[in-house]
Amino acid sequence: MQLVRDSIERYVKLTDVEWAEVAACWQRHTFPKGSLVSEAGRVESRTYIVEEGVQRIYVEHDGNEHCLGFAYGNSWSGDYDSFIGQRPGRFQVQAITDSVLLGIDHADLQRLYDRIPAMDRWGRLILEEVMQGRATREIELLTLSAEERYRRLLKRSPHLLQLVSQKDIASYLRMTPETFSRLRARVR
Amino acid sequence: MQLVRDSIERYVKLTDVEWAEVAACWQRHTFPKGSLVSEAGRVESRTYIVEEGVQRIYVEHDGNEHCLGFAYGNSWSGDYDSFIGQRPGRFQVQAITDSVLLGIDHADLQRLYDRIPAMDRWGRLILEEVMQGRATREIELLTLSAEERYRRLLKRSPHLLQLVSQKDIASYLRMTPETFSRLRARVR
DNA sequence: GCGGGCACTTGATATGGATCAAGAAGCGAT
DNA sequence: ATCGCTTCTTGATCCATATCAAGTGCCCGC
Repeated sequence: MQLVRDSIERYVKLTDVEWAEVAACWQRHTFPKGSLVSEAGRVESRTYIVEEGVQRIYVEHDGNEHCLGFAYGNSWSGDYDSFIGQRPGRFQVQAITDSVLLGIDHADLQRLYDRIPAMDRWGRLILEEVMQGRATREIELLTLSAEERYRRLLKRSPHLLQLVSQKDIASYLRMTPETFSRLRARVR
Repeated sequence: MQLVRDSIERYVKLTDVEWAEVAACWQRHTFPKGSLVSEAGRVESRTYIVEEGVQRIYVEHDGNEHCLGFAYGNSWSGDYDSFIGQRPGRFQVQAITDSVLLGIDHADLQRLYDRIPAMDRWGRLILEEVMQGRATREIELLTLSAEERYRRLLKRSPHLLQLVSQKDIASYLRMTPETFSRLRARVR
């Protein structure tokens, strides 16, 4: 659970007693490649931190899948939207590789929020950071052409190309696999 | 400042003493129609709750404006992205009508967070709610055609058509004013 | 109350990226 | 190793929406 401790202590300080209480709430879960971490229509009972593996988050609509993002390397995973509101999820989260996630139950997290004020602050700061990432992505989708979005990804996250299939990246960049393939051939 | 009190007490309870401290941090600001609440490139020192008026938030890129949303009636206003990170803003926020906003300074808010634990919780809950709205919008932009986005707006927020120009709504719905105009003629 | 400039409409044309199609290459399961 | 899937590529064609263009009306400032 060292990962969880690091993630929390980046933002707030906990006493050892508090930390023990927090640690007791987290559990390790494994998801084989291809399995669903979160399923549309189901209320997500947990939120996760990625210990190992890669997952993708996407929406299904008319038989098409639209990829919203990927989770890996200490980032958050799971359908946070469903988790927060405790209502049936609209997203799916799928393990792209065998994955090990550290998860906490919604009820347990609420209890921690109630018992340890610093956890509220942690939650706030995490969300502030997430919001900033969203803003950046929103701006890019809004203002950039397909080719510019591809170039931007190449520059900012070239490692993604190693982790995920091109079709998923294409979807994440809001284009078809064909367009993505042509860009790869054409750009650089 | 009743608006502020309501907004906070929807989420957490404060003692009268705490409330007095919070209230002292908020100030009323007026923005004449057309003026900028937040300006790209500037660090936003305040965040606002709308007491009166309508504002639009948008990005400029290559001389084009892309509208991300509107603020009115007790909702949040100002460049929250710049405010949170205290870095130069990428958005602009403009008063569409004469506006009265209740604002709090970044330093003051941090002080409240430090002195009143309930405020951290309030911040967290606010952000959780904002995130859910964003998720909904993201899904709609992802999965719906221009016509479907228009129909969805008609159903969910018909009042917007009274508050804002068609060209801003068109931009918000990710289409040109021409496309929007044609949809209006064609749909229903 | 006049004039200039937006906002909106409507039509013609252009285009970025999607869709359809077919083949090649990689890979997991048996 | 072989079969069957899925991914990736490449080409041809299509289409939703943008762009360009011109005209109308109306609102706001002087």
